[in-house]
Amino acid sequence: MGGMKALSYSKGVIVSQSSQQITMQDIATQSGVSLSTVSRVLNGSENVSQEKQAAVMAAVEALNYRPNVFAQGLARGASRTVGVLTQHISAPFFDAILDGVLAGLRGTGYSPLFADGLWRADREERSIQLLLDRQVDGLIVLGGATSNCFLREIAAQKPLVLVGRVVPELTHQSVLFDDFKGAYLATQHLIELGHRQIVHITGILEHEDALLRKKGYLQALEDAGIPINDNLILEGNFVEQSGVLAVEMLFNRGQLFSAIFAANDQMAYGARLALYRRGIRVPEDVSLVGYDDLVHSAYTTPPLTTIHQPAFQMGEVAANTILGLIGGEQPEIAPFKAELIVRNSTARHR
Amino acid sequence: MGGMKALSYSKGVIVSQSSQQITMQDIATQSGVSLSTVSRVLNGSENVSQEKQAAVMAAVEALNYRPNVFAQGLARGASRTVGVLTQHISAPFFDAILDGVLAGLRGTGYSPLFADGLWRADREERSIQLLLDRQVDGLIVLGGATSNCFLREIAAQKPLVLVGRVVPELTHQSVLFDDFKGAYLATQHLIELGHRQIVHITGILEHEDALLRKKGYLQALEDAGIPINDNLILEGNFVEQSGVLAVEMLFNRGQLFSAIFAANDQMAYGARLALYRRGIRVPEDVSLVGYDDLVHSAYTTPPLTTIHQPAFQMGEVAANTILGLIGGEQPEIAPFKAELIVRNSTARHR
DNA sequence: CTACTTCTTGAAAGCGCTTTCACAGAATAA
DNA sequence: TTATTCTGTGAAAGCGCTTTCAAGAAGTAG
Repeated sequence: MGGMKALSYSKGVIVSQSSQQITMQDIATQSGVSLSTVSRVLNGSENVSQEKQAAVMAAVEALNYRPNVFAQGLARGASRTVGVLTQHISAPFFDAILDGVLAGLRGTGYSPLFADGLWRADREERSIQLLLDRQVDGLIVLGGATSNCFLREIAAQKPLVLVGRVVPELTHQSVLFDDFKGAYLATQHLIELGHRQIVHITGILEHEDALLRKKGYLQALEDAGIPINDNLILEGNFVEQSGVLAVEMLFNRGQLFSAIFAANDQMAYGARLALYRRGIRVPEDVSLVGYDDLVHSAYTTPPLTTIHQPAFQMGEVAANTILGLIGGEQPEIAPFKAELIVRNSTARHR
Repeated sequence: MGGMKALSYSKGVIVSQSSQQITMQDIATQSGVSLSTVSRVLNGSENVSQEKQAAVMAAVEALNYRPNVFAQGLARGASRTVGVLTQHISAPFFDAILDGVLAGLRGTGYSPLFADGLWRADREERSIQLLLDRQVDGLIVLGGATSNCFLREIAAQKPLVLVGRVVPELTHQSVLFDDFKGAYLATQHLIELGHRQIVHITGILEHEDALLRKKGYLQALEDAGIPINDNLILEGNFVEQSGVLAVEMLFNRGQLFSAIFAANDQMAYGARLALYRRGIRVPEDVSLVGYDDLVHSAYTTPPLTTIHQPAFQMGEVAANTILGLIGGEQPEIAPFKAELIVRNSTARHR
């Protein structure tokens, strides 16, 4: 029996033509064993005789049986799914992390479920709720604006891994950047090149990372004995346009400067454009440093000096950690360090 | 009854503390009606008296009941989920489309499920199978390398929308770019500026879009009476590095040219870098045109002349179409047209 | 040869929800 | 008044799978 469900073969993938799904019962009758035995060989959960095992596998093959994940999920109470909250599906840096997460999940039997938060606490919480509703077995949250309190509660009921987000009680399950150190390195690099009037275009200062980068910048100046000039610090919002605005502002004010450290590459691109429009050369007239080392930064003119963070690996680590957490292990996350990538947008101050 | 499941309230979102899920049965007993009645009010499927309706809603509220999607999916045979196959989670242009898809799905009760194909037929088919296994109600496929035959089979059993991918029988359910026209426009633009030696860096020529763009380029030349020079046509692979390689190649061969049309922006960036390294100015010495109008292209130095495609809207349309298809409607997709965006990377030939 | 494990197996009880069925009671028609 | 149609409702039967339980077969020990 069971042969009444029409099949068609194509490139090795067999597709059931009738929308009628093939169930375990079908393969049970087809191979002459009980439902439970089929389940056992499929899950390798218990001993099953060689012959029956073979019979079942043959039937599975022949009928191209595919388990119904809903039924499995319902029966098991687990979904083999991990929720991933990103902020914006096309935010370059986060995408690189996502890539790593995908890679880390590949072949583990777990699939990712995405949702985006758009950096807004309410949307983020709604998205997380949505993921939870879909019975994810664990949750990876990239950055974001939700309250620590909310995240703590989530962590209390589900395996949770945070990426680039500091929540005091949850640091052991967080993949962290060293934003302070990175910004320090960037600024220090400019100082070593002889720059004194160093502009900093910050990120959105409500975000922890933007704040830390600013602190790194300030600390580097202080350590070099360079007085802080508030006129050189402009608040941006992490997207290109705010970089051009910042530079425009500087010119409008008649502010002198010889170098710019932008809190991310995208704003550095914007700054670059504003300088270009004014006919100011990089790095001859002004040195420029970004942050994130987006793929694109190696191809700007000139290629951008920036701070590299191993986004892909961080994603992988996040994936591995969440799997470990789901499996009941204690997480153990080695810290990632920021690294200065010197390209051609910085030069000695003349 | 039902009150024994501990709850905690936080910012309006109520989170069950015990991992014990609250089920419909809980709210049924809590509100003193039967399971079926609860289902009815939750789904609004049949008439229920005002009082019971209120009682149920109150209980739902009080216990913060959240339906179990697996149980729902199993019982309904539908998942309220649409699968989205993209090629690479961090491919800029596809991401913009994804963004549109997300926006189109938002608030419809349907959630997206992503998978990536990495432009390889085998991975793509595996990913599609994975989405199918997860019982998606419909499928949106962005580009890709799977056989037409495979896609036709999928279309036969599930609602399917193709984006940027031509399959003869399925054009009515495809969101299409006009690659030919776009490339024609780009090339024509260069010709009008007086260029004659126009390089074309193609995409991967196994891809339909790359082929069409090349055809558009050729046609524009032909229409202008400019002889085709095969030495000016180099095959790239859609990523930055292939753009630099192409230009390097040109120089190594001592090939003369005054303009470059790259089959996408990323390769144009690469070409730009190679020119920069040689000290060749854009657009004074060489004009450069890309394709896709990535966000970034407005911020390159100089800002890149390119072909714009309304990626976001296309994503939205794809989402709406798949929802319509799931609802049994006949799809009706208006064609999108490519548009030339003239920025500063092109100038009159001297 | 009996008594006690150990294997292998099928039956059956859920998992949480939707939906059909049947049945009161109310409303309408005759 | 009686016959007929609605309406609102609960019981119960699945959806396809996992897992517990119990039992027969088989192996080991005394």
